[in-house]
Amino acid sequence: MLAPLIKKLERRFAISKADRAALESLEVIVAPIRARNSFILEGDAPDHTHLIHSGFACRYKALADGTRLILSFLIPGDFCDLNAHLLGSVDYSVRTLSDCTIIQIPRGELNSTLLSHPILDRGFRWMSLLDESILREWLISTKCRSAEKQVGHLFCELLMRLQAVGLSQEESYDLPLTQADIGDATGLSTVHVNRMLQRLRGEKLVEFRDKHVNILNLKALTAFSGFNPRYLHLSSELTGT
Amino acid sequence: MLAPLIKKLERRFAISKADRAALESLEVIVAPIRARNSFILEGDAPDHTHLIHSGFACRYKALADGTRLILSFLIPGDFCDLNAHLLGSVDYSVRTLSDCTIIQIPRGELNSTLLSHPILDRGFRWMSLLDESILREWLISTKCRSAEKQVGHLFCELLMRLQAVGLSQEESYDLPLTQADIGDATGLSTVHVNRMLQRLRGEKLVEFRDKHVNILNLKALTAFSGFNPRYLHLSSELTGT
DNA sequence: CGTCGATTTGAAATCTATCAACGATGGTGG
DNA sequence: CCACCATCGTTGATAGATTTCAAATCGACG
Repeated sequence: MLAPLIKKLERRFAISKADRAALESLEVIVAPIRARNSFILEGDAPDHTHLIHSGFACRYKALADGTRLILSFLIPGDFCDLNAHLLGSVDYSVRTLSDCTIIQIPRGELNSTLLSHPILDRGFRWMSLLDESILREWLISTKCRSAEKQVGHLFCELLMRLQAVGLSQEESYDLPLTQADIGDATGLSTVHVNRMLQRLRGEKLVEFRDKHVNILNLKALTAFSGFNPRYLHLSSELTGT
Repeated sequence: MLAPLIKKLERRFAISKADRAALESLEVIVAPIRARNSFILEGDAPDHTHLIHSGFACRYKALADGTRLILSFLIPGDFCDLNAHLLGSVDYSVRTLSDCTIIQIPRGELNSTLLSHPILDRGFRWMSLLDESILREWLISTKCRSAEKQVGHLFCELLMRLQAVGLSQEESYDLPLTQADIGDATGLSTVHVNRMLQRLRGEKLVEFRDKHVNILNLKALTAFSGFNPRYLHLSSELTGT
């Protein structure tokens, strides 16, 4: 059940059989949720932690003027609200983009597992920092990259992240988003997203059609969009205390 | 020595005498650093944690094309690289904006203090999440707010953060930045920052002159720039596990 | 068949960047 | 004390990117 999560952790940490067993023995609730459903709202203080098992979701904030801004995409193996308990409540909302199955893990149980399994604790902190690192890169994207590069960069990031949980083919992957979703995530208007997609397609860099991304020339695309995978910290752990 | 840090923590947590004593007994190194000095570089793996004692600094990334993008402002009481050890190395650089004094705390010593003082551990995690929360708000700013609102929003945020460590007067504070710095932080050109400052001044919302911010009408400014202090999580801890 | 959501296209409006230049300031060295 | 230089703030004009508005097309689905 926790396969994507474990897969992600194993890429970077030496997870022992005991660690894995501890995770697998957690008493979780598995819930299917339909697409476009906000299952965590800003201000909530959930007593369960939510983990994506399948499907795509996003963190977002709804602004006063009705704009919805996507703060991060959540893919299988990602936690929605890992640290909510520390801040008291979440300051963003979470909603599904496609049909999803969400795993709910009781807060208290998870905490005690982490207490007795330091590697897991470390891994979970690492995931939280990864979120932050991605956030920083998005900030850079919106500020410094042209609309076209921004969209290209996003496709690169998603490829790497989906690879890490085994959800990509060679250089293509399913992406159940609309162009409007990409607009919400990049801060571009839907119309402009459309034009940028056409341009990227015309330049034989990426195609995004029928909810499927097909990267035609990965090398050229990463070069063009200034994508440097370092910020995803996906390589195995070499240093550290 | 650690006054700003303790002040910040106390606003939200019940810090006991023992906790405070533990912090104060840390063997720290105090270093004065001149303005505009990068003392942590992307890729570094410092064995000390850096805490701002006085002055202004920033996290930033230098891009290939020479652009410098500020990811966050660091004020007294803020850590520069609290979690660097978990990721192995920092993925951003840190530099002073004004003359600063920086406190260096040995990583290992800090860790053991946190292990024996759960409230502090909690507080430190909270600070790290706060960083992330501010990052999210910046992302929203650059994507959804006009240049003028963005600058106004920044002044609101800094007021609140400086208040939390006792570094503001009524509704004004010293801010040792140039207009170019504000540009690097907001992703606007220096020229445009200048015009926005003039406009904000003309509308009797804020003045920024001689390294000093004077908020003329806080209520109007927060309303105008869509500032909601919730994301700073500064109120005292009411909920939580 | 009609409808709804998603994608596509075109034209105009708006915002922000860029380029270039100027004034003010403060510090430095002669 | 003055000349010089560098940095910062200011102003104007122009160019480019992106948004907004409006409308057409397309496909899926009841």
